[in-house]
Amino acid sequence: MNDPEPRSYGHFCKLAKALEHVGDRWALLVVRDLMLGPKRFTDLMDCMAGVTPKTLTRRLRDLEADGLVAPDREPGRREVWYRLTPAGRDLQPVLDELLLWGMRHVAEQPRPDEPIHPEHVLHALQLLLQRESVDVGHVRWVVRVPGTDDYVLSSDGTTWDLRIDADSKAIPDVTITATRSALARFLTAQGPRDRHTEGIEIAGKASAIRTFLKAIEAFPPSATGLRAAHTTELAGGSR
Amino acid sequence: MNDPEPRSYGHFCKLAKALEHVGDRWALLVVRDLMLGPKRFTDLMDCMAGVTPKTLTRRLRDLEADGLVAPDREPGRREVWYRLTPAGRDLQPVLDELLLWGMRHVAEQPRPDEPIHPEHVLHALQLLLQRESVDVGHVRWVVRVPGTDDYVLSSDGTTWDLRIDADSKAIPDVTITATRSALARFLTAQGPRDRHTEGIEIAGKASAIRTFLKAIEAFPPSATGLRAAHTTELAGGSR
DNA sequence: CTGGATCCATGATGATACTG
DNA sequence: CAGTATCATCATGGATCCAG
Repeated sequence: MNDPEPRSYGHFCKLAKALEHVGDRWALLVVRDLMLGPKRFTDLMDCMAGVTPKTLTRRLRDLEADGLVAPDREPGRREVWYRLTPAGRDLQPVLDELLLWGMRHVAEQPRPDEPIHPEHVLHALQLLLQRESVDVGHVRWVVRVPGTDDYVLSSDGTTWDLRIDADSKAIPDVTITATRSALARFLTAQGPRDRHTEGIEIAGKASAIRTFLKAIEAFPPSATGLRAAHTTELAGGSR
Repeated sequence: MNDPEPRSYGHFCKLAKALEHVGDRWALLVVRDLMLGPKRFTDLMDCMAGVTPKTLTRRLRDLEADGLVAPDREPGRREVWYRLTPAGRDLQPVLDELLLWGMRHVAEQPRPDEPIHPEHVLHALQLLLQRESVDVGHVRWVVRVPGTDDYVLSSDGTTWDLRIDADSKAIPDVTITATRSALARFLTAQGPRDRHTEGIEIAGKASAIRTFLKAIEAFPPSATGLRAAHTTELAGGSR
């Protein structure tokens, strides 16, 4: 007669409890898109193409109630900036493992009409460089895509870091300027890249550009490359 | 007109693609419960308390179509044994991170009527011992709960392993016999444990039992205790 | 008994339009 | 900019039934 938690699994299992918080549709994508920093409602609507405002509102309220997301509302300002709480930011390892799994096992080619967001592509690249321990010393690459923020992907030789380019004062080793689709084509191309791909402009010292091109050869991973001995039984089937 | 992938997110992002495969309700719980080995439909119905046969069937078919689960149907045998494919087994890191996140951040106390399955509790224990690098040398503990399989939790000093006890020939250092609820109470109790808890019987050499009790002191983790391990992954999220 | 299928109710999500 | 309102659709839950 009591139905206190209709959406709960009711399992004595912290994994099930975790899924009660982040298992709803769109929930982890909200966390993904807030991982690089706070965003407004409409920023999220843009990143998460296809979500309806009703669903996004519902997700944000749920995540807020669960303590993963917090809104910053300042009086006298229309915008609401949503940011991750520490608990939300702590989902990073989960997102990383899911993304790595997707890179390993999702064979489906992207559809031509899929909206491309540089931060998604760049996060995949950053994570792979980190996981593969690609070491090219201390580098700083800036990616500039018209219509979005600039991004800086950098490494100190040990850790790879991706962030929105706030302090443009630091001089990058390489600056990549590209349209969204050109960036996606360039980074996800198989095999060696043509330095002069259409829609891409790469600026910097010749040696730094060579380092950049060499480093990103690891991306995207071949299905067998990221973790050996995976006889892929994946039927890329649509249903 | 055409709506080829109605449940797809349509994002150019492998993380979103991954969620299209494992983001449906119950999907990751199916994977969780197949992680220790193949199970029949009714075994899964038992482990995943609360799922309806219709939903479980749907999940199994979807996971099968996506190449994560495969059914073993042998002619002349009634049972269907569902097992993970390599791609499904490769979700282990995702499940682990989700479980760790749940142990860190889900404060809700279990409800008294939640069905308890030893393998869920023991998986949490095994994962924590592994993550915390608890080293008590070469040990082999058997957990015996009436009404379920026996489980063996063992370590070679480096790696912790949990499996269903198939080869009962190997002699355990410690044998824990308990009811489901007593096991859950005992393992998830805060602070030092009483060796003579009601419903629990611990057998073995006194030294081995002391080792066991000492090792499991790390469980369950305090919210702050587990955090330090993987904060190497880009701690700064603010811009 | 296992491994489902069927019917129905309901809640979650999607599409579209509109508002403070 | 940040949502609401309304309506339609789909996925899930509850209960029951059925075939090998």
